[in-house]
Amino acid sequence: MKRPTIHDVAAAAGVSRGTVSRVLNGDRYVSTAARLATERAIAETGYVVNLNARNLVTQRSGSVVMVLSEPHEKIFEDPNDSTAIRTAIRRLAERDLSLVMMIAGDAGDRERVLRYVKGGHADGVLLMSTHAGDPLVDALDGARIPAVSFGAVIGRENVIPYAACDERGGAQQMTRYLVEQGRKKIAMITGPMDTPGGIQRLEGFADVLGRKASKKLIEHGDWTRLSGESAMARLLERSPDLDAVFAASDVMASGALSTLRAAGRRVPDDVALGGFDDSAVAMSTHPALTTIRQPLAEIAEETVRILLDLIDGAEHVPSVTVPTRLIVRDSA
Amino acid sequence: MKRPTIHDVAAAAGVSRGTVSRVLNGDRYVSTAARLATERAIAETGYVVNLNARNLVTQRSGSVVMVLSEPHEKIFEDPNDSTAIRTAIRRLAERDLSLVMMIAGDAGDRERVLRYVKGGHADGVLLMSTHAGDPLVDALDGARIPAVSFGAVIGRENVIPYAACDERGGAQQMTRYLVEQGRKKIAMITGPMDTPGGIQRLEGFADVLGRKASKKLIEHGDWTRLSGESAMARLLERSPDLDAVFAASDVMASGALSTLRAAGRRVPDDVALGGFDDSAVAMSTHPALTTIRQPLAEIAEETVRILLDLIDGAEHVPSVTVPTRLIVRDSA
DNA sequence: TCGCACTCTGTGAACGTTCACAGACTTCCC
DNA sequence: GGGAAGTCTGTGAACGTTCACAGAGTGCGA
Repeated sequence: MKRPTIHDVAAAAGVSRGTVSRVLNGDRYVSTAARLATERAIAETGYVVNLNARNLVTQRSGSVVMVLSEPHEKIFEDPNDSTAIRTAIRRLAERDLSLVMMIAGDAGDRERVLRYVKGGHADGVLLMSTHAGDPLVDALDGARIPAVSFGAVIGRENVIPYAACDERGGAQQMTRYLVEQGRKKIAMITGPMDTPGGIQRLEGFADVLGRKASKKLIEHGDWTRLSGESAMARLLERSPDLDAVFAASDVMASGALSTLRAAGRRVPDDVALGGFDDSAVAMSTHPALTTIRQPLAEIAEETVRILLDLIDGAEHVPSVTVPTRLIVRDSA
Repeated sequence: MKRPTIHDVAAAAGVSRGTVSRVLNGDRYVSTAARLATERAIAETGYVVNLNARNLVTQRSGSVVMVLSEPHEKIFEDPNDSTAIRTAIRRLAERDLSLVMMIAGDAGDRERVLRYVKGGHADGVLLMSTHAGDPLVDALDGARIPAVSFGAVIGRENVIPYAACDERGGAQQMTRYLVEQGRKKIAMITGPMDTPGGIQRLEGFADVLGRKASKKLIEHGDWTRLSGESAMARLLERSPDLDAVFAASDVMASGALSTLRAAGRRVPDDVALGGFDDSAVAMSTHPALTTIRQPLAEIAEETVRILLDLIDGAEHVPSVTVPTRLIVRDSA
């Protein structure tokens, strides 16, 4: 009735506990006869190792915690993000690590996460959409716990390694494309200026436009559709003659699109519109959005790889940025 | 240097290991003096209980696994789904249970999940978008492991309790609304017929239309945008005079919208279009989609509650369906 | 033939808890 | 004053592993 233990397997196989353990952990120095016998016994008894017992003695936890920062603006925003999570689960599973999800919203949550991790219940931490100035970051660093961020943590780029898309380069791609299309007065709707996407996509925009990027043509949004709508309205009021807009996310672009339509502007004829992310909404607007694709699966792969390297004892693992791609559709 | 154990706390507080344990677990029969002393010692030493040791003796795992079925069509499809996950994490955390994510794609994955769970590494299982006929379901049931599904598991409604929206009722709401708007020839684009949303939304549609729901006006999609496009094209070819379409998801509705536009039909003037889910795309199309809102947060709450009841030893916990709401926008 | 290196196996101890038990000390009632 | 009931505390054993060690067997070269 009870779950079989290593002793039961040993008895069934006619070997000792130690030999079973060796088979389980793939040690060398176990005879083929003994190996076969234990393997059969394991199958017969339906034995599964007790992770609590194992981790108790090995002093490892066998799990990695993924910390979701709250408010939780970007992550999970579109189907691609599920790719990110799935990738993480898969890669971790290959190493027999399980993924535990935690939320870091208020100070209490952060305290909980920190206790959990410092308590040795996780071998590493995967940070998602962590905000600039989040105290968890320094706490993790101070406790010398392997941590990686999915996307850079503003102000702590050298503390927590990360994998991210080339935000700046992507923004350059889009801006350059708009220029090439003959657009003369190009505006931008940025993300919040405490996120890498907010800051670096604006930088890329400015890189290409140089001094032509006047402050008048820049408005800030908060990644939401609504903020895209209102930012577009402000831009239109201030510069009615603009002929292109680069929104730092597809969702904001879709908001901008509504405002443009309401103002009687045709897209792309009167105003060209570019987005960023290549999320699901990019295909559902009319016209479909010309945008910048982030290779999220690849970013996720790299994030996990960095964490595993860190867990394996690497002292310092460099961050990674992967290139983006311009996806031309109908809006620009 | 090493992490403090219960012995260190006991020594620091001048009490015994047993007393510290009692304080930790909130037993009665511990004097205030002893309690205060241990609490101070815990704070001083920065002690955190070792879950492996605790779970080893208590024979519990302290975690719940969320099984994501692959291919992973619907879940995570829109921001609302992050609400579902977050809700689960939160409620579980209140009970000191952590959420472990696993994927059940191929047989190997399922084997892994089963071993993990049967090995006692999880106190319960949360099934996400599990398919009809998934062998994991019966395996879980056979092993008498507490399991709940987020949304019904077709064919196993009486085996695995679930929380879901009232799929059928929601479809009735939408269909009734279209009828009330004076639409005479109403078509439907369903989801896959091995999912509850596929089957039950069609049932609701048929409930309202009765014998007026001819086979000619029904097409099947697979939840994707593309399938919505092509299903719409087939409907249009067969019944060019249709004046309304109910798509079983917003994403498919957005595909249908493209096809309608390409065919020169105005929405809602010529053809009214209804969606389902009230996902992010519903707001980003033009016109914005009239749709049926699923209260995902509430569904998630109920799902977790059922699981906790089961874990607490309840024999049989009834499934829950929560009502949907018609959200009228511009497309119908 | 001896000794050394290599392969293989079993065993005791440890990991850090909880739980059951036993014992000590109060309080209170008869 | 004695006993019962209630409160509080410490201790040994157990949970199921891994690890280090010791010892036994085998093969091979000097």
